[in-house]
Order: sequence, then structure tokens, then C-alpha cells
Amino acid sequence: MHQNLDSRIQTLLKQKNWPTLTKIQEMSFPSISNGNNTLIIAPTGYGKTEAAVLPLFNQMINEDVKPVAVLYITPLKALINDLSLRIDWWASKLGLIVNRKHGEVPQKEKNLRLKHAPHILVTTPEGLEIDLDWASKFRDFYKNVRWVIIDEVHELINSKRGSQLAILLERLKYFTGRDFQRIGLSATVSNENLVADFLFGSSDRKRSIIKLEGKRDFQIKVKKIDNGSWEDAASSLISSIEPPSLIFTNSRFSTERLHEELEKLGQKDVFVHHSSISRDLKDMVEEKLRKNQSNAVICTKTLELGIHIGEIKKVIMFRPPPSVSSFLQRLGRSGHSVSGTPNGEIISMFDFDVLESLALCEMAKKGKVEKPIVDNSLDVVARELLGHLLQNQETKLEDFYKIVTGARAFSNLGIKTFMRMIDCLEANGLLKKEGDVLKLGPNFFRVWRFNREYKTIWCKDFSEFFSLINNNDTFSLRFEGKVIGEIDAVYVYKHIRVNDVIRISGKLWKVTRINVNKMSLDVVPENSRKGEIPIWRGENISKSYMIAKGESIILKEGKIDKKILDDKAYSSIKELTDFYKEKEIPFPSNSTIVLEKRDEEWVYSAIIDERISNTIAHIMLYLTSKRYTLSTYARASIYGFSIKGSPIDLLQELKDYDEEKMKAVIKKAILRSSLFIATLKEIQPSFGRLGRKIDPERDKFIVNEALRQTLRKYFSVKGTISFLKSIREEKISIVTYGGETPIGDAVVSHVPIRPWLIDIVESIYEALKGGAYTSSELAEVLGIPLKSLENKLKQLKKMSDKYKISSFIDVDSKEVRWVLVDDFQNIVNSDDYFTSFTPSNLEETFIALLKSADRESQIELIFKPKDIIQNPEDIKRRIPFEDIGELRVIDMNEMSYSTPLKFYGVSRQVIAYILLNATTYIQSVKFS
DNA sequence: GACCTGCTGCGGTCTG
Repeated sequence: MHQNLDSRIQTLLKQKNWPTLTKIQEMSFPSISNGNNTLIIAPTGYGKTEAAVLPLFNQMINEDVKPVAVLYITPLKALINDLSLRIDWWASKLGLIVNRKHGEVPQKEKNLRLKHAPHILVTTPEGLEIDLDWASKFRDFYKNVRWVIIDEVHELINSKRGSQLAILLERLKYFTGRDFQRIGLSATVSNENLVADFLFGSSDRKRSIIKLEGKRDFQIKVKKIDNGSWEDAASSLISSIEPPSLIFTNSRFSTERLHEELEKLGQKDVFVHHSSISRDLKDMVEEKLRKNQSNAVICTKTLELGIHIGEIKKVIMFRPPPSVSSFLQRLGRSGHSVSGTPNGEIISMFDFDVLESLALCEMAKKGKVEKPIVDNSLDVVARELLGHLLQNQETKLEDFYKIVTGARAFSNLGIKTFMRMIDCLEANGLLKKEGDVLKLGPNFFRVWRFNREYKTIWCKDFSEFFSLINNNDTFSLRFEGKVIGEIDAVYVYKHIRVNDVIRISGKLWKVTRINVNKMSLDVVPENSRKGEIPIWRGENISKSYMIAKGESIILKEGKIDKKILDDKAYSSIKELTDFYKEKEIPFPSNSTIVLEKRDEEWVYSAIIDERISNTIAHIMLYLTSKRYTLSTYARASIYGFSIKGSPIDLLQELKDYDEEKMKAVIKKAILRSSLFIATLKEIQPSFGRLGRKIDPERDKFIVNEALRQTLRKYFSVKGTISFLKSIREEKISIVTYGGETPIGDAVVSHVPIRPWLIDIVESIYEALKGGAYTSSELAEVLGIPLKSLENKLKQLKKMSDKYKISSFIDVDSKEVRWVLVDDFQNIVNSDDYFTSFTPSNLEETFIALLKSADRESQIELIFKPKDIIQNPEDIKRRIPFEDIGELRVIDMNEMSYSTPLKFYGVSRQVIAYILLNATTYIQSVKFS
């Protein structure tokens, strides 16, 4: 027992039946009591929370502390609920008030805190954001904060959420005017000083890092099943399950699919847990785990960290996890107590799964974990500046600059960049600059709206201001008013119809109603039919460079740990290595590339950082789509890269680029990638730039920032340059092989990256210039499938502002031809198409029915071809709306039996020509 | 064919 502990706390320890403090609690006590900023590193289940809280209680009960004295921040709502109960057990007995705050805390409970201000407040980073920015009344209690505890720091450090929190802490310090003590709790990390820097920011306190080496002991078995067989996977799972087991997968789809197979095999009490299942159902599953009423739960990352889920006998990973840290987190979910040894198993589907599993074990045993990369995104800075202005109405420019640069993530933020950001925010009306004083601008509440009714596609609900987490649109599934789960909106539009049966949360549901406005599907349970598992589209989960490193070690040193492999796994890895030995080709590595050609696809296998593969793949895709064909794709992974459709070996060309040329090409390639477009879309609202139209000159700052973020996250310019340099200097050798290799298989098993649509738009525009073509002709010329081209043409016709296109009927061949609006007049006058715009009877009367693009207004025009030829401008004047959505032309004399000729998305500029074309066509059909 | 996380405060009015 710690001699410095107050007797009241000692009594409570006895009540809890804790004979001693745990080791980590003992270790951190002096440093926390001394007022040092302290980072505590230990695996889950070692009593980190009490390690942080007990020394604080010890001080609090002996001093007269004012609320809020302790701020406890943690990333999950479920953790808040858990922790506040756990802390309250001590606090209530010591006369201290605990309060929790997150989005699902009932309003009643939230209101309590103004009457009885808590000494300890447990909340999320977003909760703190809301309070500082917006809680005008409660905010004053924050002036008393003396201690801030940040839980699960390792979860936050890599993300925008983390840098948001880092700035918030600096804002809090500015607000309190006090250098409060900071305490961080973290799982094992590789670079603890970096984590400490991130956490302690501008604080001048002494720092200590208290670390309990987690045991690297674990039991692991690697199994292998037949390629891609879900049946095999399920029967293998059954033989592996030791109730209660956790089965981790890498996709929501796999959880549902495995559950389906297990059910077929008669398995009972197996449940599904992932982010698209409603909170209620997830709670139910967690409860089953805690009460030991389940044989197994199949889950995604949702159960990787966080709340206590009871004693797990065994952790099964269906296919290897994407990083060492996630491998350890997952493994750590079993043998949760201090003494237990984690017990786990990896089920491999492919031979490279076995290789990855071996690599994960190798790196984990050596204690190699991924290094965190601290996020320094400027949309976070912008958001924090606006929040600071919500709080203070105004701020001096240099004051806020000092606050931001106090956060370690932004200590390198130059004043020039900062000023460019200010200018951008001002240009978009989020800020007003008066001398060196900043105020909120007029557009702030246009971007973040209170009233949902006025919401347009681009503006955001006010509540979203406080969060930097980005989401796709989803439909919720409802049964009797209760939410079951969620499905991507795109998937609903494309695939779901009434009476379809969907499989989600391991159960079948029949769709009875699709409510597009409310974005919900009404469903009822269904038992008789087979259900379709929805596909949730997410971001590619990239594989850690640690896996690539581990694989290199294993292959170079021939270090295959037989003990952990089952027979099938061993023979699959043996076959893989034997292949290369027998064919006398070197194994792909970071110094050897094996090149093979599969049909039109150049496959380069190597074992390298995925970001290098991704960079090269994007450059090759850019060059191929620009020079040769749009019918192309590339692939990238830790197993190398590939390109389809290039007539030449592009790597030979790339290796001779100098650094400058390389950087320029990389930039062009990335600006066209969907990764960049998605990043741009994500950060736009933070800078107040609404709407689709991004102007590369006017919005230079935003474009550059999106580019920088995309580069940092998915690409490696430095790595690629040095990789190519090594090829040039022949430090990396390239071996060509005439057949198909196993690692080549791994390369082509990855999802193809296709050219971004913007390329297609430009190419269509280029191809159309000066001519009139049918869609099949265009598809042929551009090398894209006819269907995708036709879709694109229709879209273009509607949205076109830069690329205006139109179509007419070629009267001679009865085909539709596409043409640029700007070329229309020349086409009409050309010899080729002149006859398509020359009605045989100029005196005949026609009716044109026009609808506006928004379908709000509709008019009817009666005309003769003669009128149009004599005065083409007049017809334009007679149309009261700007955009014509639909045009129908009817022959007045034959109204009763002729079907009207329809045109969609007609540009006003060419309406006269289209009317002539329509009448010519109708007459030609009539007389033939 | 691909993970996860979060999301107004405050005071006033109305209803049973």
C-alpha cells in the first residue's frame, strides 16, 4: 500500500479488495503527484485509469478544488459510459461529483451540470470542442481545470481528431491562463517521445514517461483454407472456436458472410458486430459476451479497442489484420487479465495471407510497431480558428497563431502559410479581418446551418461543425420504428427494391418500403428466402510497411516458423518459395522486381512500401490514359504494382526521369486521382468553399492543401524517387519472367485503380471537337465501354457548363450524333449534315412542349419551320426559363397517332437547330 | 471491393 495515500482512499482500496496498487499504478504515482506531465504506457487491463485518477483524488480531497478540476477525455462514447461509472465509484464516496458528456447522454443529465457542476468531467474531443465554442454558460467552469487526462492517446495521435484535440488543449490553456497538468494513457507505441510531444504541447511542466513493457508472449496458430472458399472458412472456424471467441475480419461484408455460412452449418449463439449495426443491437451482443452467453462474435475493428467485453477465451483473425498494432490490439482482447497469455489464431485464405501472418508474428515478437505520423492538416486549424471566434467573438491574429503553434503538430506552421489560410477564409466569407483583429464572417452560418429545412447538398448541419469525422450518406433500416442498421445510399439506389431481402446483423429482413426523403428503409423479419448482403464501400485499408518489412526478413533469412503453421499453411508457403527456386528466379523484394506480362497488364512484383507502389501506379495510370487509352487500370499493394494498356514498359521510362520531372508528373497524376477529389470534397466546407466549382487559381490554397494531405496519406514522393534512382543505378534488379508467378498473383488480386472521370470528360471534349459522332464511334475512338460512355454523355449534357455538348438525329442514317455546342453552327452548315436540318415542308405547323430543367415550369410553342429559319433568335425569346430539361416535338396534323419526338437537356444556344432537326426528321419518317 | 470514431446550449413555453 502506498504510504502517501490518504486514509480515505486506503479504506476504499480495502472495500474494493485491492491488497496493493498494480505495478503501473505504483510507478506513476510519484510523477503524477509531483505535478509532472505524465505519459503512461501499458497494455489494456492493467488499471491505467486508476493509475491516473487515484493520485489526483489524493490531492483533491485535501485541497478545496473547484469544479471542473479534472477533465477526462476519451475517444469513444461507450468508454465514457464505462469510465464515468468506474470513476464515480470512488468519487461519490469521496464527496466529488462526476459528470459525463457525449451526444447520447439524455438532455436531463446534461442539464444537471449547470446546477451541480462536476469536479470530474468525462467527455470526447468533440465534447470539449462544443463546450469551448458554444457552451456560453458552462464554459466558465473550465477556468478551474487543473488536470487533463487523455485516454487511448494512441488512437488519436494519427488523425485529424487528434490534432483537433491538441489545438483544443492549447485553447484551453489560453482560456484558463494556467499550465494545467497533462496525463496521457496509451497502449504500446513505438515512438513514445513523439506521443509525449503531441500530448504535452506547449506545457512547461517536467515530463515523465512511465512504461510497463507489455509481455510479448502470445500463443498463435496460422491455418490455411482453400482459396476463396467461404464454406471451408466456416468449417475451419467451427473447429477453432473455443467459447467465447472473438472472430475479427477486415470487412463488414465478411462478418455477415461468415455468419451466414456458420448458420448453415447449424452453429448457434454466434453474433455479428460492426459499425453499420445499430447501437441497440451492438449493446445486446456486447452484453451476450459479458454474460458469457455466446459461442463467438464475428466483428470488425469495432471490438478492437474500448469497453470491457468479458473474458475472451480465444481470438480468431479471419485473414491477417492490416498492421502490427492492430494485430496486437486484436490479440490482446483475449487473456485480458494481467497474468493471462493471449491466445490467437489467424485463418489464411491465400498463400500471401500466410506470408503476412508470419510477418506480423515476427514483427510483434520483436516489439516492432508502426510509428505514428502526427496529422497537421490545415482544415483542422481553420475549424479551430472559427471555434475560437465563436467563443471569443474576436481574436488577435498573433494570439491565435501562438495558440496553434503551441500544439506540436503545428509547431512548424509558418506565418506565411497561416496568413494564406486567413486570406482564403476571408475570401470565402468565413472571416472578417479588421487590421490584426479577426471576427466571424457573414458566411459562417450559411455553411453550418441550424435549420435542416434550408439545408442544401453542400451546407452542413451545425452539429457537424464540432466534428472532423467525415461520413458518406446512408439509409437506415427500420423495423417497427427501431433502427436495425445502415446501408450506403449509393447501394440502395443501385440495388435495393421493395420486397428484396437483405442480410444484416446476421438476420434476414424484407424491404417493405423505401423512403427516399427520410433516407430510410422499412423492413420486417423474413425467414424463408435467401438474403443479399449489402456491400459497404469504404476506403482501401492499406497494409502497413511493417508487414512488407517482416516479409522481407522472413524471405531473406528463410526464417519460416514452422511451429505456428498448420500443415496446409506450411505447404502453401513452401510451394510459394519453391516456385521461385525451381524456376530459378529471385524472390521479389525491395531489391528485386520480377516483371511478367498478363494479357495487356504489366505486372511488377516486389515487396515494398504500399505508398511507393501507389505513387508509381498512379503515374503509370496517368501516362497511359493520357497517351494511349482510357481503357486502362493500375494496381498497387505491398506486393508491387501493375499497369494495363500501355504498349511499352513504363518503368524503363520512369527510371530515367530526373527529380523535377518526377515531381511534376506525380502532381499531375495525383490531381486526377479519386483520392485527391475525395480529400478536396472533405476539406472544402472547412474553408467555406461551397458548391462543386473549384477554380484552380481562385481556390489555390484549398487545392494545395488537399494535394498536400493526399500526398502525405497515400503517396511517397521521396520513397519513389529513391526507389527509381536505385533502379537506375542498378541497385534494384529487374528480372523478366515469361509465366505467372505467385507474388504476381498477389499483385493482381488487388482492386484496380481506374482513371478518374475528369479524364473522360476532357477526352470526350477533345474527341468531339469539330465533328459529329455516334456514341459507338466515340467509344471506339476513346477505348471505353459503350455503356459508361453513354452514361457520361447524358450527364455531360445536363451539367455542362465548361463542356457543353448536344446531340441531334442524323436523318440519313437515323442515328443520334453528338456534337459540341460551340461547333453546332458549323455542323449544320456542313455538307455532311446539311440535310438533317432542312425540312421539306416549311409551312407545316408543329408543337414544341418544353419543360424547365427543375421541372417547375412548362410551356407550349406552336411554330412553323419557316419562322425559325427567318428569325432563329425569336424562338429563344419565347422560352421563359434558362435551362431546358425536356423538349417534345409533335406534328400538329398527325397529333392523334404520332408519338412525340423527345430530347433531353437541350441547350438554349442550339434550340433553333434542334427544332429544325426534329421537324426534318418527322417529315422524313412521314414521307418514307 | 475496402476499418473505426462523433455530432448545439440555454432559457422559455406548453402539456398533463
